[in-house]
Amino acid sequence: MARQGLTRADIIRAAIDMIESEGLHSFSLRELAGRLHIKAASLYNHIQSSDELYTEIGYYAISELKKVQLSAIAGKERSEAVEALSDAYYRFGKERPEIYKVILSLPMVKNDAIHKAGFDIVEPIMTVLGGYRLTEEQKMHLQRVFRSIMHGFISQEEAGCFRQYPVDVGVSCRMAVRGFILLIESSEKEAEI
Amino acid sequence: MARQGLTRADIIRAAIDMIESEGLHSFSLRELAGRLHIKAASLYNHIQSSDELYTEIGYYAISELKKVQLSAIAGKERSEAVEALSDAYYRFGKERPEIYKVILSLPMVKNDAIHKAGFDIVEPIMTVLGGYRLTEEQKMHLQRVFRSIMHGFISQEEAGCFRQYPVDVGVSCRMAVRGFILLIESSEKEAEI
DNA sequence: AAGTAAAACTAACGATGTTAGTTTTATTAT
DNA sequence: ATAATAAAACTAACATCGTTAGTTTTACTT
Repeated sequence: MARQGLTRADIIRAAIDMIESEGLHSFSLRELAGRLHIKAASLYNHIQSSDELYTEIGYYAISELKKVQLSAIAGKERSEAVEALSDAYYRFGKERPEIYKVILSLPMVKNDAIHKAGFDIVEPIMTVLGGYRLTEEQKMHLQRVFRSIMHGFISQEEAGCFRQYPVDVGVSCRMAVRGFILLIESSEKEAEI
Repeated sequence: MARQGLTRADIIRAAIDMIESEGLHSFSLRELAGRLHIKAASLYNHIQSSDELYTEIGYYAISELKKVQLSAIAGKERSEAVEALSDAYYRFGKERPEIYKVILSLPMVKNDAIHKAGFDIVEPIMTVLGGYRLTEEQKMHLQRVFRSIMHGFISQEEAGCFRQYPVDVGVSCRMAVRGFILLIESSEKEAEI
């Protein structure tokens, strides 16, 4: 096979495309290699393991999620920002479910740069919470509450766990966000004391 | 190998034990067979596929989760019941993370008896919500909100997504439940109109 | 004691991630 | 222009995985 100057970035990009179009579940290094007209073993000239590849894709997914979140809250404040943020989050999960899944499969236990990615995940919601009069500790907790609600909705709807009743999941999610806003406002009052 | 009268239930039980002690990730039919002093191919005398086995384990997990939830809310009402329910849910996820994971991997798309399992998941929280003056539609939405919060907390903590800040996750979760109770009470007032 | 059906077996297939060792190619240095 | 080097591809193989086909053994029933 004639050398084609394949780069590490090309491989990651191709992997992302494959996962988005054909699903994380059915993704394999051999298929990826086939797509690039290469043998699977040749991939190891560019990556060290499949874990490393998934980690790289996870970084991409996190940065994409952060991007849509930041653009959603631009110029907005307080409850309006919270609603825009959750809308963007929910849409991301619905529109790019396979890429979203990679984020969770990220081995957070690991080392170094994963720390930065962790704060990329947190930054948008922490920015919004910065618009409220809250203590630092309140913000740390509330940020988790927000992410739990959003992730809970996305992953369970994707898994088919919300099929029992015929009511719209988007409506349920907006109701959850309303509850979250109530909680923020209630926390704000506590902080004032 | 002398026949040992191995039954389907024995196999499921052994699989559950293995998954709980050594993790869902490293589980395999060959190891399971080894544990039972059997060749992997012999498992197929009792089960049709690994999918079927996972489904069976999923049923078990759902029934266990339902059990601890029902016993937690026994004799309790309204906010006290909500808190007891979330406590039991959270503890289940923390104490039996591997079994909990199987629930989500359940292919809800599938047919028949999965429907019953779906309602087993929903029953405890719907019972608690029955103690509030809510419309049926409100209950359908609120049940999803509750499950999203709980699943969001359990799965993200398990995945290591909550390591950014050194505050206790249990506290964050109880705060989320407080927000959920605020939401129920606010919905109750809307329903009265 | 003979027959039957369940429960085990052996052997193999195709797919997966991965490693070791080899050849080719493009670029760089002489 | 030619020789050296390092990168990028290759082939071949390994262990593991779920799974199937066909065979033997065992225990119970008649």
